[in-house]
Amino acid sequence: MARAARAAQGRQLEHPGTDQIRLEDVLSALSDPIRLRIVHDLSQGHDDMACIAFELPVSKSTSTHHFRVLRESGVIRQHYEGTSRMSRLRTDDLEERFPGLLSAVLLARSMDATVPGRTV
Amino acid sequence: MARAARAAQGRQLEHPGTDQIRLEDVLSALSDPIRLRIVHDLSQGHDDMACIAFELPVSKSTSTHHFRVLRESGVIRQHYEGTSRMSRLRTDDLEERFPGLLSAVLLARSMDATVPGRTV
DNA sequence: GTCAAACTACGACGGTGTTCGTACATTGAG
DNA sequence: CTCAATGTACGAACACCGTCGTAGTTTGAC
Repeated sequence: MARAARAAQGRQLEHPGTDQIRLEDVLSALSDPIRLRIVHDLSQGHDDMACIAFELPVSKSTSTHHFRVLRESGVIRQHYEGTSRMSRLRTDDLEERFPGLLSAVLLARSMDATVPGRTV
Repeated sequence: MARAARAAQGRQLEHPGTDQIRLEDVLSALSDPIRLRIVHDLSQGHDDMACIAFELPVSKSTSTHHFRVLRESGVIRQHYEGTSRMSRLRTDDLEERFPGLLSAVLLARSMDATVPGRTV
């Protein structure tokens, strides 16, 4: 990309406002095992991790896809830091929008013995 | 069907045991607006309703499909009563398996103004 | 037995989701 | 500048999901 265009766009990322987060999008985002694992890892003190640090069992393209689904559904917030894209849970926003939902899902995942591949 | 076979099968319906309910199946089942509406209606004192009583904006075949997804994921329990198939929420089973999850989802739906078609 | 009501099974269709490889963009280090 | 690291965009392949119509099953009423 040309230098002017680079400076102009500044690598912005689209996020829904807290009010725009839709329940069905959140539930759909969380119904995938890989995305559920990402959310779990983020909740376990691994906030602000680069995508590559998750060591997911999928290709880089697929990883990008899952992070985008989580971001566009309002579950995570992402920002650039050098060549890396850092991710963190939108814990407070979700608590305001859908009280108790995220914690219930995370508790549920910890109780579900059928979910493999814990990283913590 | 022959009379003998009818008596033999007795119109059984498959349900997962409480221990077999999987989080991802539940979240996936609840991420559809029509199924979310069914669950909401069932939670609003409309327990033990026949499928047709929901007046869903889809065909009967599609309705059957959605009720089966809810049943096979462990969200509802169904039993025959005459020609009707009665449905009820597995509230206690879900609370035991994934504490707080169902109530959080129902609360979230009531807070989500983007969800149309409330029947109550 | 006959008939209507409630529901299912099946196949089909279009849309969407997940996955990947390849090519490209951006950044920071040397 | 060059290069490696990180990640994206794009298209393709494949499977799955939601929807429907049609035909059939089961039940209860007559």
